[in-house]
Amino acid sequence: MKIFDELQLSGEEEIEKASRSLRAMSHPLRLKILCTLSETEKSVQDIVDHVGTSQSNISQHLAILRDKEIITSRKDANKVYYRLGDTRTVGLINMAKNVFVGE
Amino acid sequence: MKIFDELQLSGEEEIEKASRSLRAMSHPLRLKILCTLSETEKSVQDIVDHVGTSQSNISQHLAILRDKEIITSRKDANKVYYRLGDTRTVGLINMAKNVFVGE
DNA sequence: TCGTAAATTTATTATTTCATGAATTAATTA
DNA sequence: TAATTAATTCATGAAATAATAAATTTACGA
Repeated sequence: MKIFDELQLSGEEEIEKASRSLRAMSHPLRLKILCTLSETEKSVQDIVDHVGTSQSNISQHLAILRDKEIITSRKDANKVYYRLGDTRTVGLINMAKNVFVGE
Repeated sequence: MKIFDELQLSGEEEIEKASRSLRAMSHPLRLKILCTLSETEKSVQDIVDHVGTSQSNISQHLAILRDKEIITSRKDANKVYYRLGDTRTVGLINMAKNVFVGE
């Protein structure tokens, strides 16, 4: 089916890019962070409270997601607030849930 | 928004499951394999020809995808044929492309 | 049965990833 | 200015991944 072919990943760069992004969101803590951010933007400390583990650890995971531009940050005074770079990310997670987790 | 909350990943197990599956499909070679299998089922050798790298390497990646039930296999005489476990996987990949790779 | 092709498995090595804890930077408040 | 809070960075060691090559299994055909 030609139409489907057109839509698919082609070319080394596209594969690599998608692969890196998927890999970035595939870590359990990072997936939790993304779920947490789906509601509203949150400060690092808010995320720590919601997700668990140390602030240092969260900060490193945030850096990975930020680097892939899956989330963006904004600094307000003392705090740094994170939000999803693209709200469709939530849709992607839900779709993954339906395909892989759902029964 | 309650409706959205309901749809999201909740509970440690769901997070872990989705995370493992996403991680499994996030490797460039495995993403290529999934793209290749979106058209039609293929033998291991077919996949090797389409994707590149050694048969041994492909076999190991297939095992990872098989283990997570992202693909299934069928043995016919001498050969083993692989196909997608859930055709919605293609949709998921396309969505990832749209969100992460964009145009 | 012997040899061969297809696929998987195993072992090895190199690389990457992750969590932890200490050190650092930046902004705030006492 | 000193002390405190928020966040990031850096260094370390342990664990997980991935590619290569060699060994093994399975089924087929001469």
